[in-house]
Amino acid sequence: MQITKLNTVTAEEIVAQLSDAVHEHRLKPGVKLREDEVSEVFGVSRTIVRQALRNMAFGGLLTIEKNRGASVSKPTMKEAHEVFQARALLEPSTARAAAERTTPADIVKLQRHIKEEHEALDQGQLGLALKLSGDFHLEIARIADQQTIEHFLKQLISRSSLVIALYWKRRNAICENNTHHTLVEALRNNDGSTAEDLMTGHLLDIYSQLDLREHEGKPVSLKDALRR
Amino acid sequence: MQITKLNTVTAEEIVAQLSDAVHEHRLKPGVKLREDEVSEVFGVSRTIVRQALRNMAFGGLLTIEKNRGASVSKPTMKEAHEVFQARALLEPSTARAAAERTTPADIVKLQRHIKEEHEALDQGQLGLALKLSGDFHLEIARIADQQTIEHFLKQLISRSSLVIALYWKRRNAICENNTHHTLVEALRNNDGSTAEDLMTGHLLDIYSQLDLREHEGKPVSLKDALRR
DNA sequence: TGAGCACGTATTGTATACAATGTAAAGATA
DNA sequence: TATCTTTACATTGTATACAATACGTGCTCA
Repeated sequence: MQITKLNTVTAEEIVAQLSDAVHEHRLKPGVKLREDEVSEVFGVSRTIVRQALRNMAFGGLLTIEKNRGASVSKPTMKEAHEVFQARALLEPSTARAAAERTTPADIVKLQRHIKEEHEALDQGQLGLALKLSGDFHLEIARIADQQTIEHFLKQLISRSSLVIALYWKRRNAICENNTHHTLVEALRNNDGSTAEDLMTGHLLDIYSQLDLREHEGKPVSLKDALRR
Repeated sequence: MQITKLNTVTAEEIVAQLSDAVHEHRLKPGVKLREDEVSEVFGVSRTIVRQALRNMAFGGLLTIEKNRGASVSKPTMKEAHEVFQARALLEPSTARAAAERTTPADIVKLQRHIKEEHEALDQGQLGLALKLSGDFHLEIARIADQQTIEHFLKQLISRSSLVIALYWKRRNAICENNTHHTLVEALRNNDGSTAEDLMTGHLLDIYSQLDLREHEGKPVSLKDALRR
């Protein structure tokens, strides 16, 4: 007789699944997440759901307003700038450090990552490709053996995904990109200096593909807009 | 008739008070925080306390072990290194950015900070001085108008406080230090380059005062220790 | 005496009930 | 008709009850 394992879903699993959904743009910025809706989907009480939502809010992926619940964050342009400025400070040095510690096993892992990313792109799964691209960056922090920075980077990459969802210029354009590949080559050669430069350029590349010009602010009120 | 305001303590207030206590070394690394103990102190239910503790755990100040509760984190030496490496990446550039935006009002605020810090030192309140010193660094991130980096820095400075509690070399030595003062001068002159250099040196200074040499690991068991 | 076990207590984990708040629709008034 | 108010409902906030787990104490048995 087989004992059916009562699969109690943990808060962490909910965080993981919801985070993936946001990363892959299945959940778009602004979408509301009601507690009992989520609790019904995962089959746990609101207690657990609330834990999960609050954890995600801490990382910036969700925004919780008192008495009004949680929704996927909508970073402002200022936040978008800040996210990429922070990444520009953290990631190049991390890539350098990673290069000095990269093992052949790491290379295999990274190349598998790139392969999956290309496959996702070929199949038109832009969201999945985007998520895998983020994971690639995280993998480098892991190779660098910098858990603290990895923790921050996880949050920054999450928020980058939101920024891209909101401000990406050419939504439907195929964004084939070889930078990840050349980056892996630098890592394979334990060439920290090149890895650092490539990462700097890569981040600038992404950044430049965002539409972060100041729009004119929405009119404060209809009355003001029609005045004169 | 005066209406007594029912002062419902929020999770945020608990976080603030407990965080301060940790920063000032009134709560030392390893100290256990039982939920009903905390809930009794603050007069709220465990629900709120749990929120607070989990938030603090996310920032690294507390460590929560499943079914075993929360305690003040005890960063390992590796984590200690990582914290200061991350600060070395973030803070110098932030100081430079701050210098380019510093206003006279900011200078007043920073100098008041330094004054309070010295007063605390004079009165032997080492813990308070340490907390104020951390706030000084945060203030610079605020001046730089970098909320994202400020958010990370808040966590890093928290953890620095734990690192100092564990690995500070000269516990009883008076650590009078003029760096903060010269840093303010650079900010006043909007001299970003100098501010950046001073911050780099300042962080190295603190770092060098930590005892982060590898100790010999504690024996795994008494039996192993006595073997042979 | 000391190792291992059993049991009672202390503490955390989870679900649920109820309170507080926000939201939207229907009705009242000018 | 447009605006304001009222009211019912939907949703989140908090406390509490109960379940699960860990911990310490005293016991048994070699």
